[in-house]
Amino acid sequence: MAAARTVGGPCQAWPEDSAFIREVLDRIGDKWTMLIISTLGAEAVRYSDLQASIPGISQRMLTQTLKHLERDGLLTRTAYAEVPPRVEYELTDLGRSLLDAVMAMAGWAAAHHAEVASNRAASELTGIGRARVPVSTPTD
Amino acid sequence: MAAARTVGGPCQAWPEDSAFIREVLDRIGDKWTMLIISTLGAEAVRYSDLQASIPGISQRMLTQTLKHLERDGLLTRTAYAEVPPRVEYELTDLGRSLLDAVMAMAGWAAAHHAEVASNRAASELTGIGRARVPVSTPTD
DNA sequence: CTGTATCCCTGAGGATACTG
DNA sequence: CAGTATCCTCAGGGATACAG
Repeated sequence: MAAARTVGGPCQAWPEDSAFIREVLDRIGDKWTMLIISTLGAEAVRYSDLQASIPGISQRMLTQTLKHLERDGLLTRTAYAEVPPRVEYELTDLGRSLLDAVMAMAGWAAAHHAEVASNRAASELTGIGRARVPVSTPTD
Repeated sequence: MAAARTVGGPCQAWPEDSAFIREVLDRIGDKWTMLIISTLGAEAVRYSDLQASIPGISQRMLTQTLKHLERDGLLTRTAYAEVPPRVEYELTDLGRSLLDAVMAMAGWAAAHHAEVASNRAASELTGIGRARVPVSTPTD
């Protein structure tokens, strides 16, 4: 279902369904969700491995994002009452279904990130898409 | 090429390619990018129509996001020197390729948002995924 | 109509310290 | 090991006013 009605007729995107996009954005659009989902993949991964696999994530963010994902039924948390505490996280079927879309995103990124970078560099030269770069000294 | 490339046995995610995910996240993970891309669809849309189609977006954010997308070569900006100024934005091929992934995300959201909401509601009752919600039941 | 420039505020999220 | 609790920064982004 990846290839929706892309090109063809006057198929502008969904009119009012944009709320769905907003929802999924609020859910997976944060800094770490997609990363965690893709890192989880199909395996059960424990907390520390997760932390090690995602460089730069803080415990706070890892825990928080995991809780959000668990709350939404995208993954399950399994705590083993052992001497060295072990907790494993694993995607649910629902989570795995999202993994597909995430992988599509990641696939796009892997396939086109160079092109994007190239375009951006070219734009710098032509001065196309410069946002608000302070060209002159701001009013001091 | 949308699928993974370094997938060997199980479909655990990409080891070091997570940088790509971070990149695409930084690009489309902001509040409005996916919305603009999906709203653009396959048609050329003018600024005011874009603004009308995306409730809640400010001119600042619309302009800024459009510039970012233009800079990255995801869309083109065409200004018509007419009496009432008209500017149209249209996805490039690159942008349309991303549109596929965005639609996949949106499709997932449309298909599962109810399930997610249901899970979340259930978690509230079982007390599963409560992050730091100021719960008003201290006496448990 | 299509932006640009400012002010300002909220909250995502990093750093750090502590607990079971 | 697997979190929890606090503090604090910084930048995303809304509101508003102005300009071409």
